[in-house]
Amino acid sequence: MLTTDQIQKLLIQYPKLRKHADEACLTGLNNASFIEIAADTMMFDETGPCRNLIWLLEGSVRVYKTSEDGREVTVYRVLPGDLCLLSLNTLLGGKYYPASAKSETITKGLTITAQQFHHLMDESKGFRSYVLQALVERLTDVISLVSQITFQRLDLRLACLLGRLFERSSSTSLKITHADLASELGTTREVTSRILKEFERQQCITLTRGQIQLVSQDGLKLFVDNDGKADKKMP
Amino acid sequence: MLTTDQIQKLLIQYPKLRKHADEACLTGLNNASFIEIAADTMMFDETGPCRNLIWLLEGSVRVYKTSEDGREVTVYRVLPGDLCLLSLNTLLGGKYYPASAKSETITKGLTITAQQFHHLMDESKGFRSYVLQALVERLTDVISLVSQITFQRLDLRLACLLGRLFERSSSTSLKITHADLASELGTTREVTSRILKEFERQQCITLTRGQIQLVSQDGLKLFVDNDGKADKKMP
DNA sequence: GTGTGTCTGTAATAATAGGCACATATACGA
DNA sequence: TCGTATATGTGCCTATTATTACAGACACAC
Repeated sequence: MLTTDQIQKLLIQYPKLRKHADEACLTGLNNASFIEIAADTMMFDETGPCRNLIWLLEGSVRVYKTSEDGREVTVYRVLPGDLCLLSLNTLLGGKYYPASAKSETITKGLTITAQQFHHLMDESKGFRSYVLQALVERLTDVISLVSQITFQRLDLRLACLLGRLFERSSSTSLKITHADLASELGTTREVTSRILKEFERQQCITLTRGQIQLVSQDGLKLFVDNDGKADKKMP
Repeated sequence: MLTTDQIQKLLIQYPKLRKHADEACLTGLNNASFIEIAADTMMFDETGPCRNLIWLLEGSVRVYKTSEDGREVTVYRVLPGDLCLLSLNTLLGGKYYPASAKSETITKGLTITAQQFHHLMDESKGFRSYVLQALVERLTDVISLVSQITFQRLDLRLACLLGRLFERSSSTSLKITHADLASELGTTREVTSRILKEFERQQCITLTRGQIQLVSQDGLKLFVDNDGKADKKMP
């Protein structure tokens, strides 16, 4: 379904793909279809495209778990260049989708059917190693998440999260609510607000409605390095 | 290095393998070597066998994370029939081993080199799907661990753990110390002791040095189902 | 500018988990 | 049997996180 031109463009745009795109893989891409998903769309357990495998080109998908009382924790995010690996679970005959996934923005991608996936796995060495590497990376990521949740205090985890978010936005301001941050970490809005306020007192950030301004990256880092114990005795 | 006879035996003993052992896979097994690892051996970051991929035949390997102050949390366990998947991280060029792994008993397995691994991945469809499936299963396991750690109280998690352990031992007694249970869950010995004592008061278990006797499986299950709120108001 | 919904701040309190100190208790080898 | 190392029980205190319950602030549609 893709023209040679389109594929050439993709290869230029996504170095990750280029590295793995051998002959067989390119043939496979020929049979892929473009897909576009609106923002805030639940992507799990739906009939339709998500029974297939998606290779994300644009946008982002948040993969998360929910508790009975409505709290959430983000497990990871699927970003451009990534495969929607959990689809593999259903693809390989798993009974259920082990988490929730929701598009955060308008999201575009390539999708291939289960059949095409298996064919690609058989034929393309590049595709194989791509999938394998992605899986192993995710596994190690989630393992390190386990360790962080188990051993690190919330203020620390929040400081790290902010650090990452500022970096990703490559600016000093962040449009996000306290409730969203809470859902990232698996905690509640109030707790998040309190810790953020503390960061503001420490002159690391400034808070306005729906937005966080970075004041001192070093301050935030210091907080992380110091195990959150920066200046706690101060009046 | 394996004789046809030995391979036949393996196929009979491990149905999981049989399902995936096509022609190419069997040829690959021919080049595998037996390996035997003493109990309580650190298996990560060592030179030697663990640069390779191990397919576990006997024993068990605990994969866990440690905190700076010495606490531990078990991420998962490699059991007979499983692949030591995290080796793939180094195998695929990852910089570090993302967790610690230690044999818990005398452990036997088959080991293949990185080269043989790649060869098998290329040649054997069965091997491919085995690896893929194992990886996806691990990923979903660890994701559900994240959710449990984030949302469930310790007494609940401990009750579940005991349930699983009793089941695995297929008996009503368990040889394990409170400290070991703590390391499973990522908490401390004192906390574990206290919760266990509570379970004993609820007549779910009896405690003796180094051993836990199951008294009422239903009681334990009730505890789990009730969200740990069983009889809390009782004097 | 007014109303409405969302977002934030915060105090009081409770629930949960962790840390320390120390008393026992048990196993096991010399 | 005694000594030693390991294992457990527990009181007491602290730390951390969650819950409840509001009040106020802001944004935006009308």
